[in-house]
Amino acid sequence: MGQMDGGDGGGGQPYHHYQALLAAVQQQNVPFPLPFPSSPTGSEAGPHNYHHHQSHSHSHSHNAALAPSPSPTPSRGFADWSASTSAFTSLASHSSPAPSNALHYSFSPCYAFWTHYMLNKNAYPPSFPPPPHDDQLRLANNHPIRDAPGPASTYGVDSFTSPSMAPNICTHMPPIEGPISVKEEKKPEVFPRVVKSTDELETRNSAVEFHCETVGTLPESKQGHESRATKLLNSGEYQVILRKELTKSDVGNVGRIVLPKKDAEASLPPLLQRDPLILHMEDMVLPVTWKFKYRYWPNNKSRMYILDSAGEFLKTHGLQAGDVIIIYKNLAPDKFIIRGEKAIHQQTTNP
DNA sequence: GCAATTGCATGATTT
DNA sequence: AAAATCATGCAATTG
Repeated sequence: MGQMDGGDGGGGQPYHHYQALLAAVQQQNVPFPLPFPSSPTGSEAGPHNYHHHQSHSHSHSHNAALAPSPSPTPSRGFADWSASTSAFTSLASHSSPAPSNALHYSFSPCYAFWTHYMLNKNAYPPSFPPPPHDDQLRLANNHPIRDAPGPASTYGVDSFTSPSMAPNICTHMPPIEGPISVKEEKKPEVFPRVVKSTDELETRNSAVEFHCETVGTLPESKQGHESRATKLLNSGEYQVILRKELTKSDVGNVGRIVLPKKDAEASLPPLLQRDPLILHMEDMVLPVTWKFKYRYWPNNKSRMYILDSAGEFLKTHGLQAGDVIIIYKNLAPDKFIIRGEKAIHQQTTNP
């Protein structure tokens, strides 16, 4: 089984596609709709798709990344869990020459803001009313956001709070809306991890390169797709469930990340057996859904939780020791979004 | 047999 | 101080 780090992956063109897109996204000023809970719904996205069954159905996958897949088909005896919409909320909603209330700002601080928001749900910026579901969600999750022991302010938070990115910018963000078409397609897929759609990628890539095409210029399915992702993000139902500062061994060439036990057990699907679960996690920045193998090792009297097959993700985002991954979860449909965040280095003259 | 993966043990660190 | 957690190296396994 190919591993992401092999880098070739048969078809052979993995990274530079993502990285080009990533670079484009980071360089362009992309309007990024914040996930504020403008619509309280967004939980009808299908049944609790929490599969522990092990089937052997198995066909070739393509475009699996971007197709919503509430019932992914496990293969190779691994349970498959949860699914996908592009987190690349895009480019879509406000694209035409920015009206006065549609601000364009750099992508990065904006999602840093989201992190800030998610990590500090109890501390809304003055301009923001609390999301309606907040308490309920926190209770439901039984996982207080702020109990994270680590230096939660080291990364995303500070990255937002210090610069001039003011919260009020976001108050001007128009509510995201649009046709929502939830497609419950079965997506055949083969095990290993990363699903990606070259077509989609190119489309998105073009969108970026051409200064954010409007959603109307995209194929219909993509409109629906983006709208759905947008809706999910806007629903405010995504919570930070896990945050990990990457270590040297996490970013080594094996492509596996040790997850904090507490968070893994609290928020990721339970691993009842040794069999890995396949977790689909949308990339927050790229139009990609990653497939990770989530599993554990027995360790003394305990367990170590591992997110495997993460090499390509790490590589694509250029993550190194000290950088951070953050996993978000949407409570209702059990969807995840993952994001890698570079550590913020003080501006020093070259190392 | 080699390289890539996976499984495990151990020591360091944290709680 | 003891227990728990985790980073990491290496052995075992697999392709």
